[in-house]
Formats: sequence, C-alpha cells, structure tokens
Amino acid sequence: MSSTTSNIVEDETMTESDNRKSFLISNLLSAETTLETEDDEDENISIEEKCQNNSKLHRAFPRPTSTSMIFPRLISTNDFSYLYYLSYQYFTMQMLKTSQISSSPSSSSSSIINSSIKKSLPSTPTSSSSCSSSSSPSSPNPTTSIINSRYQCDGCLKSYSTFGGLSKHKQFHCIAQIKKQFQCKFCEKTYNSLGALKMHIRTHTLPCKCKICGKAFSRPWLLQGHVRTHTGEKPFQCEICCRAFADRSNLRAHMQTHSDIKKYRCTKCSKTFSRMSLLNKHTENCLQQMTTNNTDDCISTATFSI
DNA sequence: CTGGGGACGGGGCCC
DNA sequence: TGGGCCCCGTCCCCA
Repeated sequence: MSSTTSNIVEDETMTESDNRKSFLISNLLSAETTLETEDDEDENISIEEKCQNNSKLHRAFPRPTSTSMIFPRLISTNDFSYLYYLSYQYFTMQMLKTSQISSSPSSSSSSIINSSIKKSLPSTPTSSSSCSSSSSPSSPNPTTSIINSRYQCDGCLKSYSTFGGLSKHKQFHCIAQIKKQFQCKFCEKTYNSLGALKMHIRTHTLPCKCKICGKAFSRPWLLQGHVRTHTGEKPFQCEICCRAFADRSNLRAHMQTHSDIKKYRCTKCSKTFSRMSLLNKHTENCLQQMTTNNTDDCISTATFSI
C-alpha cells in the first residue's frame, strides 16, 4: 500500500479540472525521479519507460524542460512542450490502466506514479472506473490536514505536498499571489488584471509628450486635450448658448449651469450644485457650522438628485 | 464664499 | 492587446 495516502492537500476552491492538472504535474515530477534512478534492464523495464519508448508524442514533440513542466502556463510560449506534457501524462495514465499494474497491491517495484495515481485518482470522478476501489474521503481541509506538506504558499500559508500543487494554487487561486503578480513596481497599487496594471504604469512612465511644450501625459487622448490648449481648438459646443469647450467634461459641467435643478444636492437643505466639488465645499461649510453651532444640523451627503 | 471655467487623472467599456 | 472614447472626478484659478 502506498506510504502516503492523505498528503495530497487540495484546495477547496480549485475546480475538478484544476485538481486533475495539479495531480498530473505532481505525477510527472515523480515520474522524472523514477526514470532517473532506474536502470534500463530489459526484463524489469518500468511502465514509464515503456510509455516513453512507445509514445509517438514523445518523438513528435521535443521533450519539455523541467521548468516548462512545472510551470506550463507561466511559459506559455512553449505551447508544444505543454501539449506534449499533457499528452504524455494522459498516455502514461492510459498505459497504466490497461496494464492493470495499479490493481496489484504487491507490486513493490511499481513506480511512484502508480502509487500517486492510486492515492489521487479517487478524487477525480472521471477516472472512477479504474480507481474507485481505493476509497478516498472528502477533500481534506488544507488548514487541518497538513501531513508531510513541504510546499507552503507564502501568500496565504496553505500547504501542499507537491510543488505542482503549490504552483497551480499560486497561479490561479491564491488571491494574495495573484495580487502580487499585478502590483505596480513604482507604487503599492495592485490590480486584478495585467491590462489594468499596464494602464496604471503609464501614469508613472508618461509616454505621451507634447511636442510644443514637452509636457508628458499618460494617455494619447490626454495629450490630445492638452494640445487643444495650444491650438485653441474647442470641438465641444453648448447647444443652448453656443459656448465652446475643449473638454467634454467641462461642457457637461457647463450644461449644469443652464439647469435650475443641479445634479448634486444637499440632502439636508436641498440646495443643489452643478459639481460634486461645490457640494463637497458646501458640506465642509455645513460641518464647520455644526461644530460651532449645534442647532444647525445641515448634514449633506453627495447624492444625485437627478 | 460661491459659481463657473480650464486642465487634467483614472477606471471602465468597446472595437 | 492596445487605442479611442466615455464618464466621473479633482484641483486650481478667477470673477
């Protein structure tokens, strides 16, 4: 029987597919170790070697580096290696199933893959046909069932028995690690996506420079608006008074001046303002009046009246 | 103090 | 993925 039956700590947030991929990664690493230590004796040739020798995929694709196998998604450019890795794992599993080695409890020379599959497959319903006999309890709580866990996430302290499990957790499930991935190197801000981070970094690098005065901006359209201050171009015109503006936001604020009911209203005194900044100023004055005169309880909040 | 304009920043959405 | 655009917002200045 396998020496370790419960040291695979699964993340409850991982999907079935993720758990399966994590299991494949750990098995591949184990297979690598086995292949390196075993001698190629013909009569005792291991099943993994058979898989290697017979696999057309192994000949069709270059053997992936250990790094690309551990971080298949991180090295996304090595797509063929990743495809090879998945195919190789699937092929290995099929060979093990068909040879029924895994069903023999006395196969002491069986590889680490064998034991790994026996201990891991029950958690994957898709492979229940071959491994349903080795009953596995529900997924253990990572915080309570840490047995022989060597790989701990430094972001959320969850532990995993395999490096593959840990890397998969860090890459897709650990919020702390994901946040670290998209953290600005110039400030402390973090973002949920690479695109948002790149957009933010532009505010530090300021790649758009004005050819007239040399002032730099984060985005082209900001530069475009700035250039209008030099050219005098005002493409946004008020339909009521025909006054033109260089900035659409300023036109919008201007349109408020034509309205009797302003967009921003003090909820206490019902006074309306065309801009949030004016309402904020009003609020500050009200608070100051409150501190000096408790009878005046004009508390305003920034709520939209329209 | 208030109201308004000018200039600009940043997140989100769409193509 | 990046650019254009929209929207909301802020800050500063001036009458």
